[in-house]
Amino acid sequence: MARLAVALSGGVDSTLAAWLLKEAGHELLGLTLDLGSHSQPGLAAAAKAAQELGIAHHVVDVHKAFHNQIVRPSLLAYNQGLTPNPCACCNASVKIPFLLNEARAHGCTGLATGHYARLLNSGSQLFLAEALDASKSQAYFLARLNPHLLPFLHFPLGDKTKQEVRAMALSLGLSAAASKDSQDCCFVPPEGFGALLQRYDKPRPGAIENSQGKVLGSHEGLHNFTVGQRRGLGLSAPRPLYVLRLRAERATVVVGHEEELWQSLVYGRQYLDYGQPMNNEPVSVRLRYARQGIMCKSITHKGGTVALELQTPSKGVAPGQLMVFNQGSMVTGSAFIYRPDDE
RNA sequence: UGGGGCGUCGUCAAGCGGUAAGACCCGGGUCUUUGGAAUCCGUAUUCGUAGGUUCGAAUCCUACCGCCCCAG
Repeated sequence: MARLAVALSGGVDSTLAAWLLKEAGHELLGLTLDLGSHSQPGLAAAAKAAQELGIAHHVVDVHKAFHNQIVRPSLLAYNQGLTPNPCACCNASVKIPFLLNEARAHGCTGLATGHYARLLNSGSQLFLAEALDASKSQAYFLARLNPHLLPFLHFPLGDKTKQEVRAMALSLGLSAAASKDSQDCCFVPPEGFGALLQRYDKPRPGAIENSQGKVLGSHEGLHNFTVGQRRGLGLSAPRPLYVLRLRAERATVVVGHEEELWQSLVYGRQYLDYGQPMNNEPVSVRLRYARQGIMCKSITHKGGTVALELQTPSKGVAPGQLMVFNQGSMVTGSAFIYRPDDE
């Protein structure tokens, strides 16, 4: 059996993925990323998991790349009124590439991770695809991967449910079985990222206005808001107010009622094309993680941008977030949401 | 001190004689490998105080207390 690298975070998913591969007879090398400041507990958990599995383990220090390519740009994006997608960017430009490089340097033929996603063939082409358990699928966060990397990846959990994984880990007595699901952005400290932001830029306070331009109040920093947000505005009104959009130039937060949040026209840029599968499924788009795809009425490509008309309006579409296109379970492309009139 | 206005949940606030809306904040739950995001539930037996009118008052009347504005 081929020598394979497996990404070990110390959590239940990656540990069980490794176990499954080992059971299948692979010779494994566990790899863990050191992302910098809050990663010590994870490193220890990963080392323990490797020890329990009886596999070799290396730590790869990528804190510089992580910081320069993910942390800093994300914080700056927040300050520009965008809502970045650090996890998707991290998978594509830090996690997977660095792990795969390290894997190759150790003579491994590929890299396995504990993501809930699949790789499916259509015609002669390999596609990234949603996990069998669509509700837990993480293909969304992998949809910025360079398609040339797909043939070297393995997702052993793609046909498992989270429940199965946890139950197996528990019955095997793996200590990772008790680990909590990770959640929230991994680099945000408990105090919030306001403090982190101070290191690169200043918070940008400004006015809170309604869509007619009437000033209703003020806020402490644009980075505290995202489109669709309700809490944190501190304004009392006859009906709840939501953030409709963030105007970067003057750091203005525009608010309005829930019904003003729905939209059918959505624009994306930096389109990444994954190709055309053989199935004839209609194209749907996910405008955020943990939401079902929405059918597209029309899709217009122009340069690297894409203009969509949705069949059913969507609420709280936030510029900066990733849009991921599907045909059936196959991922066919992705782009970053933007508003043409913001330019 | 005269004249006017106002006192309803921690905050903003509806109510205008028929038995306390709503929002914010806060607390708790759900969701979540992006969004200090979303979502759900909870939160004043009581309306500045004391009397009075009424079957019934936060709503009307009287007094007192407090705050604000205009005069001076």
